[in-house]
Amino acid sequence: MAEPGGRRRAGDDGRAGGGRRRPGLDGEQVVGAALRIADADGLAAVTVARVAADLGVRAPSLYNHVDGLDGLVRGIALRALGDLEAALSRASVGRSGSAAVRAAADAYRAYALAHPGAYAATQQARPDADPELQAAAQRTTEVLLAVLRDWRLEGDELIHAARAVRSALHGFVVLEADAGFGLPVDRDASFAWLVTMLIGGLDATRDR
Amino acid sequence: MAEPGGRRRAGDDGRAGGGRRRPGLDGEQVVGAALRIADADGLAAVTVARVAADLGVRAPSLYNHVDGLDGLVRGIALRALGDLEAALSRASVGRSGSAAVRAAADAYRAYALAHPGAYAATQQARPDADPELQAAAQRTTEVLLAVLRDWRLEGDELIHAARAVRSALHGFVVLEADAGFGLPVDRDASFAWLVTMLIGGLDATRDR
DNA sequence: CATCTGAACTAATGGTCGTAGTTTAATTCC
DNA sequence: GGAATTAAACTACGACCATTAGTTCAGATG
Repeated sequence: MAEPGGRRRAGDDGRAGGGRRRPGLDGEQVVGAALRIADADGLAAVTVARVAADLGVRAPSLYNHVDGLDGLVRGIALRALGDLEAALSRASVGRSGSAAVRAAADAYRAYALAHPGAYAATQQARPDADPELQAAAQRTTEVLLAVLRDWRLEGDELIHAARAVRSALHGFVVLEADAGFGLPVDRDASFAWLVTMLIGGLDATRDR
Repeated sequence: MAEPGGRRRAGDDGRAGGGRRRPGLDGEQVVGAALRIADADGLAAVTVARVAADLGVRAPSLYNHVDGLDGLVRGIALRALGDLEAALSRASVGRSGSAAVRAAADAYRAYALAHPGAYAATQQARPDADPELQAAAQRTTEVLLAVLRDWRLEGDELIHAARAVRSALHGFVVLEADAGFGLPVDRDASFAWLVTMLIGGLDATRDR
């Protein structure tokens, strides 16, 4: 088997009549396959070989669409940040004050639980010298800043508060994903408590 | 070069007069070398080959002392958790209330900043079916529980509070280590703000 | 139909972890 | 002191992995 030069059909389901010159793979599909693997089997299961196999293609072929393994996790992270931003926006629109914080926090955790591999990719991808990744992270952060509007914080204090909220949410979902909470105590209740504490802390800074 | 069977002296500096049967390596030294590499060049730089090279030994030799790469990061995590617990205890002893929380939080962050690779190992090591690792994590958690004593929380509420504090601290130091804070705002001040928020949140639950 | 672009291929390199089997040094026992 | 035992380090391999170089051919363009 494996005739030399044997051409495989690798993307002939739908969208074959577009303006593209060839019906094969593209970067979107490759990153999509990697994202599915990451969420199903963990980010560590995302290898060039595995993604290629899932797409019915040899490993080197992926380099035509994606910049190696780093490009793969970068692509996952980019998509994850976009989806997370959208989820946060959806949850917080039309709400204000503590209700907005609560809704955004729940959406944040829900995304991380539903897409553990994608969320992990946002940690692993290095934003140094990657403006696109930085911008995506910035957009996500700005949703959190907007959620804090009612506390009327200004300048650095707003940044401090946003960092605090993000740290708390990030820490919780990471510990939860890594099975870091040993005791058999309801995690939903712990998360609600965390959010209540954050809101209490924000209120405390207001009437200080 | 590299005569077959050439014996290397690999641990003849100091402590050669102990009761050990052989002056070669032992698990402590191997994990110690791995820990140094992790803190200096990142946890990803910890490979069996690299640790062996640093010890002046061939890679397979390490398997006499440590259970492969997983054993290496497990060993690092174990030592990190012990050191972290000690640092937290040292910082919080003799203090109470918000002063104790502040001191413990500062010690937590200081450890993570001083030992980024070791701290990362505590995330990567999987505690499933590893009672020793679970116990070490539990001991660290108990210091945090003790720090919260003055808030007189009971039962699940104490667990919720401890998880919240740990999540916040963990999230902050992870984001800080991954260069996750984009904007040029003083990180020390942000951390102090986070701790103030946590204390405010704890107080809010007391007079609720 | 001829040309050309580029997507996928084969082949090869160098890195990783881990195992099997061997050699030999150090210790212990007689 | 010499023999037996223990175990630490070795060489040699195998199975992956990512990545690069060079080749082939399918499909679109003129």
